[in-house]
Amino acid sequence: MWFRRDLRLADNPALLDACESGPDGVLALFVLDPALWEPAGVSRRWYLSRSLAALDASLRRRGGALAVVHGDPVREVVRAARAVDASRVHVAADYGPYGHGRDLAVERALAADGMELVRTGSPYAVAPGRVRTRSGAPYQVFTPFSRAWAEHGWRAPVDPPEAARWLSLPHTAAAPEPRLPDGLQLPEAGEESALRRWRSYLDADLVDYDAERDRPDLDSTSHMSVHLKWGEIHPRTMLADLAARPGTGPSAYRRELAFREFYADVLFHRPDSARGYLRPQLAALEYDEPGDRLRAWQEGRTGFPLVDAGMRQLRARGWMHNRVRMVVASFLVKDLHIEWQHGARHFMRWLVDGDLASNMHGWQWVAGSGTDPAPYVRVFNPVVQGRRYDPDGTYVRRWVSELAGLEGRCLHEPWTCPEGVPDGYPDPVVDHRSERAEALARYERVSG
DNA sequence: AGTTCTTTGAT
DNA sequence: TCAAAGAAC
Repeated sequence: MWFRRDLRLADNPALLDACESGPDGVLALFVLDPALWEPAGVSRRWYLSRSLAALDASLRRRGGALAVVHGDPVREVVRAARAVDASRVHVAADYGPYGHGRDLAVERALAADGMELVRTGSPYAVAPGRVRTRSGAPYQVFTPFSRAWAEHGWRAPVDPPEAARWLSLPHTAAAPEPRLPDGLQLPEAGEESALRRWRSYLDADLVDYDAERDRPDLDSTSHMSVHLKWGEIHPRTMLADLAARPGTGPSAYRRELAFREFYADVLFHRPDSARGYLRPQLAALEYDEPGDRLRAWQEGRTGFPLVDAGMRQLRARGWMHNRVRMVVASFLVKDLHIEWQHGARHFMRWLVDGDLASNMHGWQWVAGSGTDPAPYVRVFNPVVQGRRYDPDGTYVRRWVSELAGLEGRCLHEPWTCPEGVPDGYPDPVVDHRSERAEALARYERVSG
């Protein structure tokens, strides 16, 4: 008996090979590993259960089966393998980009039982760890990595065959669907939803991606992060579609996919960077204890409209526009002087697209501990960012109801409004100018 | 994937 | 007087 580990269905050559070549059949196993599942919020658990239900339906239409196993992946995969009288089993597991250790452990355990694990798939277009410098070292910097990644290339997506012969196996129910908090709305799950959204994005907004990607008010980004995260679409599919379209929109979009690959690669080589500092010298930075200010940030009560709008969008949709993620992250670290891990944990609790590599390295980038050589310290000004990227205030008014009636220049700094801060909206928790100076002084102390 | 201060040159 | 460009942080 042999196994393959792969997360994808849509354009998964491993699954297709199996469909086309055997009477032996295939069982897709989705392994929920509690050790890698934390910190997982209700958004992601809800979405995953929906996504698995859709995958199950899709497999059943083709005569296949999905089993979801919980617990220790090594023990559970071996147990499921012994229970199934099939010569081939596909194992789809959310190990994430740094899960190669898990694969090796599963591989060893299967080998002890006379079974072979064949790793064929990756949730990334180029598997983490594959792109190396001439000397075989991992890339440290994004730009050279992205060049090498593009040169390495990716194999083309494959259409699923119409008639696949699958072994019919008993179905194991997916994880129970958690109850969502009131008001939390999440996107539709499943491969079909992912493809539908991607195709409509290609036709509508991709051409303007380069010009509009930083505008949360226009909401013209693709919202594909969640589908990529849960394996409902493969970047190979997206890259092939992008390659067929010239222009700045597609190439800017490809650059963002490259960032996703790069961060997965960094995490693969430095699994410790999921929790700790990528640049150890930054660990000496002086932080304040999280307390009321952390709670104000989490609940969107900082008094800075763009920050509050983003944090409320996160709680209402399990998603936040990327530009706003950078602004709220900078605010937590540079204005409130709270260590980045507190923010990263809150994001992972609420983001439906929460991906360990992208999230942690995004936060490290903001904290100055990332791969970016950052010759200067970046401090976002939430008022300037608001005026620049939400010029009419549409985004803020949509998510901050207290400011819904406010027009004009003071919207992004309501404490300067002639009538004062509107009723029910908080005064700013800090003075940005002085906290910026404080942050720079603290950074000076660790870099000097 | 930043902000702010200064200089410059056109109005 | 002020926008654009450049340097410094």
